[in-house]
Amino acid sequence: MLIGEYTHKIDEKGRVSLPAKWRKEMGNKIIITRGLDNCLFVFTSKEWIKLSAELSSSSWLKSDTRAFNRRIFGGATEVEIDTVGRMLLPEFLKKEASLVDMDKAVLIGVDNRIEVWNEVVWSDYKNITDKQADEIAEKIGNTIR
Amino acid sequence: MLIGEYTHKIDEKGRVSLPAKWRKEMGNKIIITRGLDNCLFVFTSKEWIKLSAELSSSSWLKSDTRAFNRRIFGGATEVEIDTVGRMLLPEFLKKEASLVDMDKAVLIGVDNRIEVWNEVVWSDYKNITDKQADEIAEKIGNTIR
DNA sequence: ATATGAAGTGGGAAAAAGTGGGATGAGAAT
DNA sequence: ATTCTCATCCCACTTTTTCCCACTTCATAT
Repeated sequence: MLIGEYTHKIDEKGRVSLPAKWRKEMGNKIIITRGLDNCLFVFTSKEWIKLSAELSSSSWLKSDTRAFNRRIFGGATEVEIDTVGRMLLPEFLKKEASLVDMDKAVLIGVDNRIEVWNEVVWSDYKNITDKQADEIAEKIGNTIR
Repeated sequence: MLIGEYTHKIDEKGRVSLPAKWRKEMGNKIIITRGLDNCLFVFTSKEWIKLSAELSSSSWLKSDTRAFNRRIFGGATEVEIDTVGRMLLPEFLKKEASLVDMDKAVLIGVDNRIEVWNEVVWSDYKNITDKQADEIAEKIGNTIR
């Protein structure tokens, strides 16, 4: 399970260290794709296969699924982890997550995926959702335990 | 069951001693997460597994659950208890609970979890809720027993 | 009152994680 | 064919984290 929050450097070559704690779980080939809410999603090959199976089960006859699948599949890239545990963010994906010219990225472990965020976008997002956290917690509190 | 209130030092490395009375129950691997009301929650691995299972079954396509899962998973860390019974608070979690630059933390045992509070925030919280305790009891009394 | 032990605190050395940058080789352009 | 550019691989340095040992303080019992 991927959990935690880390702020790592994006070096001049676009490389970002994976937190050591996640390396074993991620293996040495990962899939990076466009995420939701202006971040990138990073999956293990295994999780990606599961996810893409779910997505491809929805009908391409619906324009919504077409758009969504184009986003996810079209944005996906397979990336190798180098010998010291870094992934290379492709330029076009950096654009998707407002990471161009940034020298830092925030990495969030969310269960079965890693999310990559622009530092400012992430802290804004947290501020907004923090205010809603109690409400959401109350809502969810009605359904779990 | 975890009960009681303790004030312990946060040393320069971010370490906090667990009260000896709780050590057996907590085991030597715990999960620390962002809690509610500006404190941290500390769970045993067992409790965490129950909690995270509930959450990971929710859909990543809904923005509410995305936000909540980011909060809980992203705000969580597995921490080992060292040989003398201390846990290490990660910097990013100290920020979440207003514990940066504090040299003390208040530890509260609440049934199945430990809560970690900033001293001042905790005493303010107590003051406010003390006054409301009667009303809150009435309200809760409507739903339990 | 003193001794004994457990709990809590402090800090140094070794190991691991994170970062920077150069060498090598493939492919493109001239 | 030669040169140039870019990406990949590899090595080295720096910082952070982890592990271990030692000291202090508090409580209990003799």
